[in-house]
Amino acid sequence: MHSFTEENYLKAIYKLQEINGEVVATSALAQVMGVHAPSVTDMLKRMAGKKLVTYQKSKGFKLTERGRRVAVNIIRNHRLWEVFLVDKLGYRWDEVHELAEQLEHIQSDSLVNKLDAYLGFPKSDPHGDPIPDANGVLPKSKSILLSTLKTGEKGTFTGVTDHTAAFLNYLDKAGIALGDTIKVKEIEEYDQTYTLQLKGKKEVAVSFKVANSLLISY
Amino acid sequence: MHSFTEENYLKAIYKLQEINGEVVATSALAQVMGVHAPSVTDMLKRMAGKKLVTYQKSKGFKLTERGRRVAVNIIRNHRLWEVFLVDKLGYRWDEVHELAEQLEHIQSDSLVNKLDAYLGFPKSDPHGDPIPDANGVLPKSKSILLSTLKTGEKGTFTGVTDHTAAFLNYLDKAGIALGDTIKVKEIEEYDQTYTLQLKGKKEVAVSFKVANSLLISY
DNA sequence: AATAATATTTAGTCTAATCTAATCTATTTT
DNA sequence: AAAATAGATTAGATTAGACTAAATATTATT
Repeated sequence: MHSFTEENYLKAIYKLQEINGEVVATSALAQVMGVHAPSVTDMLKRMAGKKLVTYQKSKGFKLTERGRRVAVNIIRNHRLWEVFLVDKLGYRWDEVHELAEQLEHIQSDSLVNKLDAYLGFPKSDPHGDPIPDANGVLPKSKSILLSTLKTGEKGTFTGVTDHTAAFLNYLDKAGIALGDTIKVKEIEEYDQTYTLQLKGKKEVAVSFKVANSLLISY
Repeated sequence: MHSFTEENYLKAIYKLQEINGEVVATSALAQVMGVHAPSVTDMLKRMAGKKLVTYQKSKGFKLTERGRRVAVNIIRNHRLWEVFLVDKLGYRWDEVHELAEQLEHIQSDSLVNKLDAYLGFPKSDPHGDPIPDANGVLPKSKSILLSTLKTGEKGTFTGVTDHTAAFLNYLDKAGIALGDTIKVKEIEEYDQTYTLQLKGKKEVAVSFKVANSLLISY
């Protein structure tokens, strides 16, 4: 149907649109795709021909509805495979990204739907990211960054914005796990160190950088 | 590491070597790969450069040890994924080939080994084909075609030589399943129809074409 | 508004994997 | 052994996806 490369472009555009709003720049996409700008221009012109993106010379581009559907489906595949790798095969949450990057391109609606059922229709992947349903609908999560909480406020830790293995390992070591109830006990004015009270358990002090990568729901 | 295309060529060469003996012809490979002969010559020259096959102009080619290792590993992947699809996701044995053709190219020793363990280290796939171990060693099966049995002889049905969905569906409909004990009750001289006695169960009459696609062990 | 800096596109190459048409090599058949 | 046929290779072209260097557009700064 679509080449792996096309699918990866679509996914990257989707994610950039989510963060930066509507229109995506050539250079931004080149950066995340790890290619040079002219390759992006080339590719995007081809993809515009296939009605996957709209393209206006030097004005950037965005997904068409068709492009969005493909992108969301790949994200669905990716996240369901991550659940499989962690829940069934026993991988750690910091190990599964690269494998899921491969598995997400397997072409078969039947397969991903059976996998979904086999996993018990999970709502989110091992990093807390929401899993779109078979119709491409993403459960709207209204989570906020821990760094926006004030002293005394609390919530449930439901996701991360930094998906690197280094950060995930840090959380493991610090004993902070998805689903934990977290209360902000103190914020040090001088360097914005957050002292967190973990449900019943111990206290942990984390830097602003960390507090700014944790997603909280309540 | 290797492109999907290279991997598919290696697999095809491996299978042709198994059937036809040592050396593989350009045209035979072109046929099973669904490409034209010059494409094969081109590709094989590139692959010879990578020491995956040996190549002598107009004399055919065969796998190097390195090529064989890659090919066997892909077959291992393919067959383990087939077991997963049938045992865990509930696919029928006639549905899994195309999906496994995609899944076999996922690059990760760790993944396939964990999958192997998760499936309980199966010895054969849903069609009875043996699964190579992590070192590329294939369990030697000493099975024979049902069509070589004489009246009164029996054995266990352990594999097929025809993997088409049409044939597999036929077996389902006829009530012949992997693992069944089968005894040849009668062979009609005139048209070589085999009357089979299935363990305890009923009798079935099958054509020579069918008897010639069933593998029997004892 | 003019210049400088940054971002984007065009033009021309490259590689992997394919194709067709033409040629060459090997194997049969007479 | 010569001719006919089948099979394999070479030559030249094509497509997707990438590159570098050069040219153009856009945005920011004075």
